[in-house]
Amino acid sequence: MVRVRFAPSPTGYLHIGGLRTALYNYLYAKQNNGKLILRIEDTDRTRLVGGAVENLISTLEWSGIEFDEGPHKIGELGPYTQSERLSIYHQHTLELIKNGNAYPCFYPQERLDMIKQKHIPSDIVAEYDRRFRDLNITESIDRMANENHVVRLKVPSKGAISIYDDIRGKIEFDLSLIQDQIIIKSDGYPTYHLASVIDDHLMQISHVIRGEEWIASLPKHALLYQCFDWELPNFAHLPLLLNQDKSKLSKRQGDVAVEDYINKGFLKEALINYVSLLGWHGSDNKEIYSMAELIDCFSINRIKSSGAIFDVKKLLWFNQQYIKTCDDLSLKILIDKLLTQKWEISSSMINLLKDSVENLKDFEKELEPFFVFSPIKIDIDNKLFSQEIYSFLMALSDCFTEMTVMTVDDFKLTINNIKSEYNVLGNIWKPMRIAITGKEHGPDISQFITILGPKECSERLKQFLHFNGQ
RNA sequence: GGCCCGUUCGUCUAGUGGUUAGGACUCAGGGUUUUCAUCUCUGCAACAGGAGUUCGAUUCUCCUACGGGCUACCA
Repeated sequence: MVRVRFAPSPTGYLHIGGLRTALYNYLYAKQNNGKLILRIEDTDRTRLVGGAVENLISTLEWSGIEFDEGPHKIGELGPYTQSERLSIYHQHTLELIKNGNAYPCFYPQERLDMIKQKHIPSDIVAEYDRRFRDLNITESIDRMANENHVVRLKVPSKGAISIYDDIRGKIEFDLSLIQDQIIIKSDGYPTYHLASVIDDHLMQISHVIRGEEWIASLPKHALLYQCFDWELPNFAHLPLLLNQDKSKLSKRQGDVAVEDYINKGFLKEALINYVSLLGWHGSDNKEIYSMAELIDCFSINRIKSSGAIFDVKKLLWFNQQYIKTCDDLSLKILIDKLLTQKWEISSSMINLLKDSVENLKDFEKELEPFFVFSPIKIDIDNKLFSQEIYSFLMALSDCFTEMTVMTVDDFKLTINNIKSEYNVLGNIWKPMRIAITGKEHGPDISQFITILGPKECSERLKQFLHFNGQ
């Protein structure tokens, strides 16, 4: 049974790298008829952000990644929030202490402050840390009841540990280089290492798929599994998502929160598709993948081991592709949510515009000419606007007043009639566009006029002609 | 500094002991279109370096360089 988890800490928002991690876990679970678990890692009490969990869940829901178990779902191996599992960690820690695999470390706060302030080299600090390592176990446990302490893992001072990673193969670590890691902090909360190992085991996680930044902690985790005499899960450490300068993708250098991209008007399909290809690729040249296709094609052994720069330009291209193929009504619903103006937009407007935008936000300015009009002042010497063009526009305005509805064919017939009647030779398209939309560029003008309707067009033409002294 | 991970066009990537090293984005230039865009065509552009193994290495091994991650009572 495949059981995987996504285990974010609730520090405010869903990171784009987190989205990819969640996605890969989801794909793997779905593909293998397994389960995806959401676990909240909130053991750092100093970094709690209000509403972060709700925000995380709603963003994940937006993306289409569904969980089988989690704080918002029913599950048998919960609770799925680490702060609600304290007794479990304490119980296991006590076991570790009794077995001699961990020990409490009692030093006064002043000593800690001193170490911090004086920048004592870390190897000296480590030396000092071991003072309590071989204290009598019963005595240690007794003192824990009354004294401030942390609990440290007793890391063997020699030997090596070798762990297999599904993406990178065998990785070896020299144990003598690893400090006696703190597993319970002085506030009684576990550190990540302890909590994640216990939870992964108790929640029966079969594959740990997480970011590469955890590789350095792998030996500590593996050691914990050994101490508990638990079987190791499979590990797959995903390559990092990078800034333009190849450093770990961070807030400093652009948007990293999924909600930023939602607000900018990206479709979930585009974000998911783009992010899926950052570190993974099928064996062919296919690039457009639906979620269903991803579930079908995804495989851990095709994940790359090198980092990937997050390139917004390519994401925009994906977004464009998905907008173009999205149906008008669905787009309308999405656009309505993002619109800052109270415009009554129609499906036909969206249909007309959807080839010319890169994100949903762009619709707002493309839509503007439908709702906002101010006539443009034309220079006397503008060659586009000859007297015969003005006459043409006047005649067009008159025709429009007599019409109530109009198709594109009606419109074309109308202008052809006027053209021949007035013997207009010049280019009518550009002047018409400028007169009616007030813009130089825009979507197909025939369709624009048809959607706007003859009445409004006539009104705008009159305003334009009047404004230019005709 | 130490440990660990990595290195194919600017970017995302495919790929193989013998290929004209493929695709996509970007960029440049054509074409289509009543404008912009879409669409389409063409072009630019890569195996980090050095040894070794081999008849032959981008591909296998080692070294170097470079990049990154970790080195917290953060995750």
